[in-house]
Amino acid sequence: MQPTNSNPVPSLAEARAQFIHLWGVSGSSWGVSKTLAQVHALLLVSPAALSTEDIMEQLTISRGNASMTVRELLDWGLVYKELRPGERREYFVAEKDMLQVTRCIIRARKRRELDQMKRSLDQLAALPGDPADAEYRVFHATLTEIQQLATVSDKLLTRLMQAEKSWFWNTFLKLFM
Amino acid sequence: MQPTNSNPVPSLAEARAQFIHLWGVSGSSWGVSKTLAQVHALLLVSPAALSTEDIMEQLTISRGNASMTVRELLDWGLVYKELRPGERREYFVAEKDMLQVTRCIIRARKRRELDQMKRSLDQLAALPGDPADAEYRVFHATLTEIQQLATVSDKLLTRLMQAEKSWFWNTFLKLFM
DNA sequence: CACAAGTTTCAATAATTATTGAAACTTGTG
DNA sequence: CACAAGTTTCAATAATTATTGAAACTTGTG
Repeated sequence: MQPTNSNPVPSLAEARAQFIHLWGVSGSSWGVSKTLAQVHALLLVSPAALSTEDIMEQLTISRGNASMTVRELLDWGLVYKELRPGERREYFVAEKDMLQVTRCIIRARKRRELDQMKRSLDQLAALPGDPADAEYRVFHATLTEIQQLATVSDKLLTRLMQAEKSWFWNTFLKLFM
Repeated sequence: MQPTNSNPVPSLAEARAQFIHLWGVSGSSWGVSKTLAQVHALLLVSPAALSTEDIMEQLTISRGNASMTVRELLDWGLVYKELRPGERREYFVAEKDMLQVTRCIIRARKRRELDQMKRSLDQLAALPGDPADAEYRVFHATLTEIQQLATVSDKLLTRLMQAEKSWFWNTFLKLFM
């Protein structure tokens, strides 16, 4: 990578670096750590599998950080281990099918943001009260609406996760847009 | 609020406090500040409009924090000003229609998370390259897929934002679930 | 215009979250 | 079992983000 070249057409290496940076920024606006997003981006644009060592080097992050981040990506299902016979070192490849990637991300975010909330809401909504009391009425109405909404969102997301490629691109897209 | 009562049925005040707490926690897992979510929750369950003073007091936050948070909620469109003739002080009410609330939230998050990203992607995807090069092929394929996905998400979200109450609850929900 | 009653701004600080890096651990091999 | 080649953990630290609170500002009224 020679950033000294101020050519109007950036080199592939520059473009890749920009993509990794972009994905990192987007990641933060999303609630995942910048590093997680960057490691993911790096693996997405790497044709070959990379080792922890490669990742550390290319993103200049510490070994600990690389190790934990890769583990989290494996956890999300966004990255696979690739073991090479006779080698001790582990290599990692990203899931390249973006529909699959989307499913993983929806699944993880739904679990983190929605499912947890639904549980708490159910408890609160069960609270009995005096319907003559304005405070109670507003509280109860708000809670009920939020619950309904959470239920619909849940169903929508679940449906999207199950979506087949064909359904997603054809039925869904063409019928509804 | 007397938290000394260990009655199995919590009082309304306790339930409201729990709700505000819950919304605050959910808010953080979402990427908005805890305070923002809590002020929103407080206003959602308050039948009457509240002043900055009321909010500061009920959530024990500073004046500056309350002021900035309320301004941000106005910005999102989640809260309205209520001016009372002859009074200097400003009061605030939350938008109570949760479908409307959802629209506001989708709009804000889409702007923050998606639109920004699309702009950067378009730039990167325009990059020409050598199709014989594996690095380039993988890079280009990934970018194209992400762009398609971003476009579909954009359309889906836009559609959801325009959704009428009836469409949302009937057509959409019943046809697709 | 001076004052009262409020609101907003923003530098300093507190709280939270991410990262490092060295030590502990794991695992395959002679 | 000792060692080499790796991986993981986690306390300390750095970086980031949210909050405070006092000073500056705004606005309506006598």
